[in-house]
Amino acid sequence: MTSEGVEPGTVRPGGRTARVRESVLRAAGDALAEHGFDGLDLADVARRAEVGKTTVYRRWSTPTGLIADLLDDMAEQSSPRTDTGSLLEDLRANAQLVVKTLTDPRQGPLFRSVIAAATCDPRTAESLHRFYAIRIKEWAGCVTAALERGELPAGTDPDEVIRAVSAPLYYRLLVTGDPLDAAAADLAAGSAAAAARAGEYVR
Amino acid sequence: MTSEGVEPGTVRPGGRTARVRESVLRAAGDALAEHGFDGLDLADVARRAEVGKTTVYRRWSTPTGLIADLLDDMAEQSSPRTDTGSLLEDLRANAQLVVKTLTDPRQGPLFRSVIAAATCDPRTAESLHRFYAIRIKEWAGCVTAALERGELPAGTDPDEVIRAVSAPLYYRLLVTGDPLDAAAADLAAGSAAAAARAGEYVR
DNA sequence: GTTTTAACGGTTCCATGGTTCCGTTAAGGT
DNA sequence: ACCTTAACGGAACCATGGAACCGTTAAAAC
Repeated sequence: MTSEGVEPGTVRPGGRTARVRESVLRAAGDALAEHGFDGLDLADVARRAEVGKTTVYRRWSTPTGLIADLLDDMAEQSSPRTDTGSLLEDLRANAQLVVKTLTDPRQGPLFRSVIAAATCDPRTAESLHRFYAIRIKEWAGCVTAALERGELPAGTDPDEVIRAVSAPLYYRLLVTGDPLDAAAADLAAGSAAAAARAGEYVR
Repeated sequence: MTSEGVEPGTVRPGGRTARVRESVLRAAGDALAEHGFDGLDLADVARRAEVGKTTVYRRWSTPTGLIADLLDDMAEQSSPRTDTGSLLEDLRANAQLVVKTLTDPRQGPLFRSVIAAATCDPRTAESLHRFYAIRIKEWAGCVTAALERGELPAGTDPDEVIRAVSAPLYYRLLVTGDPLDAAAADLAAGSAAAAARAGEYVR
């Protein structure tokens, strides 16, 4: 007799199961990018992934559950950061990367969708927070480097500086609708650097 | 013969029609605060508003359509800003108001929901942008006052300073999940003021 | 007050998203 | 190579969200 409470896909995660997960998550990303969060239909995802819709419902049950898993998957693919030797240049590179991502015809709608999903479900929110915690940590390195070069007041919180770069860009994306262009990126990087130099992120 | 393309509620907007709109919008706000964007059920809204569900479907048709109208309604109720005579104090008051709103047990979930809805529908996004454009304009006054007092470099964009206060707070709410407390408010106000003094928002 | 008809609202109806059933396939262990 | 059973997938089924229908109420115009 098998214990009851095991999630499907946990006992035999290899081979077919892994292939199914991969193609379903890719299909989910495509569907989100095309139709947005509220247009996400699990049957449609199953069709795109060439997988039985029963499978999708069984393993992920809800749209937000699927998106949470998608986020966990996205969190594993890390993207490397730049290291120019100047804080402002590094922050600009970061800001430009964020802008490029958020204005990308696939990634932009996708990110909007996963954020929308996270506002609707705690488990998805958790996954989103983990995802960004990782991304932020990856870029915090350029702030610690600047600290070591003496460009910033001692005690400055590296994560907070990186977050300060992203914040105005996501604010534009989600709240005000102001354009996400090169000027916005430079403004975000510049003001984060200025506040950091002023010692606002100490402690 | 009446022309066909007129929206219901536009020809006889008084009396009953207005009462219906009012109670439906209030009910929609309640429902959003309780069940979130994806849990919004128009039939449930109709029940709460003590209105026929046919009416809700006819006048608003979709959840996002209803939310767009709710936002247009919210945009009309303006809240007054403070004027302490110091930029930093005014920005702090603004940041604290935002934090208070976003952590409020009703308003917080409501704002999350309308923002989620705006990511799903262009018309709703437009209403959201209008709403925030108004709110930002209301508070920009304290920056122009600071400019006149010579606290900031000439040419500083007042709206941009106000947006810089809100951005990190909404970023926490929607993206990172970091706490929205008094410390977050002071940090947001402080770094916006620092960047503004450094001339980052000139032009 | 009377008339016209916009707007409301109860009921019925239907399409569609999601569940259940059960047979098939293949992962993991020996 | 073989066995057990986790996981998949097609088909039939069902509940539920949203549309259509039509009689009722009351806003606006006179």
